[in-house]
Amino acid sequence: MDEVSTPDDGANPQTVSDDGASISGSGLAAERARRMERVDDLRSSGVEPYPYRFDRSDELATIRERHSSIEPGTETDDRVAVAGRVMLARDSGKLIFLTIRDRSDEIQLFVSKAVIGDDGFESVKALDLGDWVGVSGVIMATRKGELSVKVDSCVLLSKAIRPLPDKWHGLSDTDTRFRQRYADLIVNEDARRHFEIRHAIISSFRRTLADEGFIEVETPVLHVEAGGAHARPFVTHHNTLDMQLYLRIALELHLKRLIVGGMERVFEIGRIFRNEGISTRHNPEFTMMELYQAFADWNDVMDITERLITKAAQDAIGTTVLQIRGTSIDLADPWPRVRMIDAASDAVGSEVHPSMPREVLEGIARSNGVSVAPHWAPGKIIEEIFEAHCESSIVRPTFVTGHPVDISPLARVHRDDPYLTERFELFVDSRELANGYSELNDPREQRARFEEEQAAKEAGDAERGTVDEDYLRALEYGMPPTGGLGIGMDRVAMLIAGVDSIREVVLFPTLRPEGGDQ
RNA sequence: CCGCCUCUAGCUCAAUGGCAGAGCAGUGGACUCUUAAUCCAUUGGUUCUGGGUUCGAAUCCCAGGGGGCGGACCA
Repeated sequence: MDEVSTPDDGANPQTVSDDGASISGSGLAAERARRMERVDDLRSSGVEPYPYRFDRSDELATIRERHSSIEPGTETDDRVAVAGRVMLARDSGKLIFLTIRDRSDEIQLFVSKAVIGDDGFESVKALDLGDWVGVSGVIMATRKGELSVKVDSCVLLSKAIRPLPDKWHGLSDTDTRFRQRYADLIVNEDARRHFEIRHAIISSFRRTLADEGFIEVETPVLHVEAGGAHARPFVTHHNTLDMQLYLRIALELHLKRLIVGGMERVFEIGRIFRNEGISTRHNPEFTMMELYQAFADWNDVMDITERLITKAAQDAIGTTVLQIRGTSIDLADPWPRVRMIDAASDAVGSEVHPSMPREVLEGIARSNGVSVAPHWAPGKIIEEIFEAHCESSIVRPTFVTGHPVDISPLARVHRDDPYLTERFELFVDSRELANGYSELNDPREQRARFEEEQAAKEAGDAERGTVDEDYLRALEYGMPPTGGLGIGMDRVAMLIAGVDSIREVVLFPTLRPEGGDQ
């Protein structure tokens, strides 16, 4: 960006005099001009402000671990070379204390003019907050006991041209935090922690799944038809094929093709895209983990859901106990299972069931403040009652089970009730985290369900699906009984990190583009 | 798409109709055990943008823009 910036962005003529000797003023432009001049000065004195590499002996956390019992006022013979960003500086005449930080930790640099020499001391003095440095020296502890590197050489690894945000308050403007995530990560400990937790969760999932014999696969993002969920897709275009394509809204249909192919246990952790609203719980692109297990049913899948998430919490934050809305909840406790029709019935005070006449259900819905669209089938009305009256009161992890057939076109009919499916959704803290079912594998029934979807779509329900002929062809080869699961990884990360907005666990959330040059 | 809130120095925030300020960062100076170092001095503003009301607008009004929250939409 800076390369194409306007002349007054940074190098304001008022801030650099013709002889280059003095810089007046302050503000961002003057600050950048001053630092850029420092880069030029270094180059003209033969020092490269952006060198190619640095040999580091240790990460900072390793050093802190190695010297956890160092006595105040002692010097060791442990010689190290470390690198990091200058976060704080305390200059007291012929001593300078710098705090640098790398990925693992922070450490204090003890820079004595007597040790590093006059020239070295001047170059350390000329460092700015934000610069990257590599130093070598021995490990010591100050009189107050602060673990430090007694620096005898210091090289600039990268000059920062732009000043850091406030060293104490950090960045709090959410707009800036999300647009300039790099700055957020530099100055906000919480931001770094949230993404460490997210990584730990995903890595824990991969380990658990590998241990249970699942194979990780990758399936297409570009779809000819966006199937596997009810959602509006993003539309794109392929030039050579000259055809409209959709970004995937689910992983489901390709993964089940692999079960047909005999892979037995597969999973994918991948980005999916839904062209819908943005909120604290929704980002247009988000990460879904889906798995499919041959010979399993929905009960097996609920069990693995509990294992995955409980283990992830343990791995990411060291405990399975979460604070949700002020309540301690232990994920290791069994998760309650409640039928959707029972929850909805309790909420409205009278039995609801998808076998009931549509008009009766519509009446119950309306008298409970739930408006009903003309094209909704009975099961859809029940789901709406559930969402309006039950969803928000769920705090602890709860499996809501037995969704009506008409809202579950890919799930298998319940073995004891032809109006319901063997499907569940996991809710925690009012948010849907997961969805799974015994997979429908009868190709003729699947065709009939697809045709109902298509008919509903043609009748004006834009989110409904279409008939996926290739998927039906796959099913005709025979898919073993299969349990399937989808987990919203972003929402699991929110839960375990204890944050209320999905933007706290998505590095670069979708935002409107910025207007002017920053 | 609708409602409410918000936008002031690089960052964090004051100023509520009457001279646009502080802390941090920056600059100059002092200091060989500081750690949000301290002390002295000091630079820095399109108060988001455009209109309007007023003797006078950061402040009030209108329109627009960004963001947040809630709703709508939406597994």
